[in-house]
Amino acid sequence: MSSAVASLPDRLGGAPDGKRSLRLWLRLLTCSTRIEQTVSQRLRDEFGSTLPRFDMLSALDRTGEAGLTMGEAAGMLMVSNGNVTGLAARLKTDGLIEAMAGADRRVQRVRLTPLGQARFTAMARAHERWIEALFADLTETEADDLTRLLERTKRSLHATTHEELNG
Amino acid sequence: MSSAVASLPDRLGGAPDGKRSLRLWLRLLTCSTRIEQTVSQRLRDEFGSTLPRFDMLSALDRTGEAGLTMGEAAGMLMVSNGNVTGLAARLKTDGLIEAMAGADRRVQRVRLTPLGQARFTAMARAHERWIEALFADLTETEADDLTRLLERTKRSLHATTHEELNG
DNA sequence: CCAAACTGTTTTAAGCTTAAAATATGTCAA
DNA sequence: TTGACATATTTTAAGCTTAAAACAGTTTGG
Repeated sequence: MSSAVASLPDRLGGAPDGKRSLRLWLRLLTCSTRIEQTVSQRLRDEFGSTLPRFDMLSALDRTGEAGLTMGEAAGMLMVSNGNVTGLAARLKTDGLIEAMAGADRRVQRVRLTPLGQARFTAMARAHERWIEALFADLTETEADDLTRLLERTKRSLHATTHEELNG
Repeated sequence: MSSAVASLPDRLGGAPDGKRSLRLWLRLLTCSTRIEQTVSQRLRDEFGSTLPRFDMLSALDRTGEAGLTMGEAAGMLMVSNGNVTGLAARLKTDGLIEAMAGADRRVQRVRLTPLGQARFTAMARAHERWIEALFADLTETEADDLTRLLERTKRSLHATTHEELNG
């Protein structure tokens, strides 16, 4: 194991050091991975779907009739444009989303079909229950504290993270 | 894996537990995804490697001469056995890990080569710096609180999550 | 002994993901 | 007008990931 504690800008008096941060990151990752695996498996078993598909439907559910362009969808899902192309193709094949014609012929805009809306609503209901159950052991105070600290973390990341996806 | 980036209402004063949990989960996921993307990109740019490869080398670094079986590695990395098979094959091709002979011929045990050890040490040093920088805006107290709450969360997940990977 | 059950791993088929290159369309200035 | 640049998306090649089936080696009860 490496034991280097780098010489970083130490402006903040009690900022976490390397080992502490590593430990924090590992915990964060473990929780995230566990939840994703659980949700993924249940979407598969109970709905024959996947997390990326669910995410795409979820994004489209929020924008309703107006739908989303490929680029907008990629931004919301935090994935590459190419990724969304494939995802949309599969959802179209399944009849869950449909293309919309528009003026700019470069732009590919899609929205939920009635079937897609129905399927998503059913999945979203179950999804909310699963997530609630996973966090059930936390008290309300703990959950709120955690949410607040993660918001702080998000802002910390933002300082060092403004890179783009796509090339 | 990935998951939705939802836009829930900002004020959740008397919101039901489901919405609160959903919001918590989305924050957790956003942080996790951001960090993964940042680290992944840097491993790629600066070392021509990937996160799964780094994770595998890291697991092997911890066990030293003794190495790991495919199954042990899969458990540590929280991925399927089949996944580790492919990962190990690529790392072998790169000369970073090597097979070890053993009594039970079903078991495939691997360990770092000197080259693999050297490469991992270099990556680990950089990795630790990156992670430290990403969390740099948190105070020591905040980082400790967050770590503790994530540990509590992990235990909460454990109550509802004892499913197996692999079939 | 030896067949059945068990254990560890690999293979397979499908989907997800990305970066980079390619394609298609739109805009704008000379 | 038109050619250069800009924008939106798709394609491509490679790698990651999983579940399920297949394979290989070990153990065990008769």
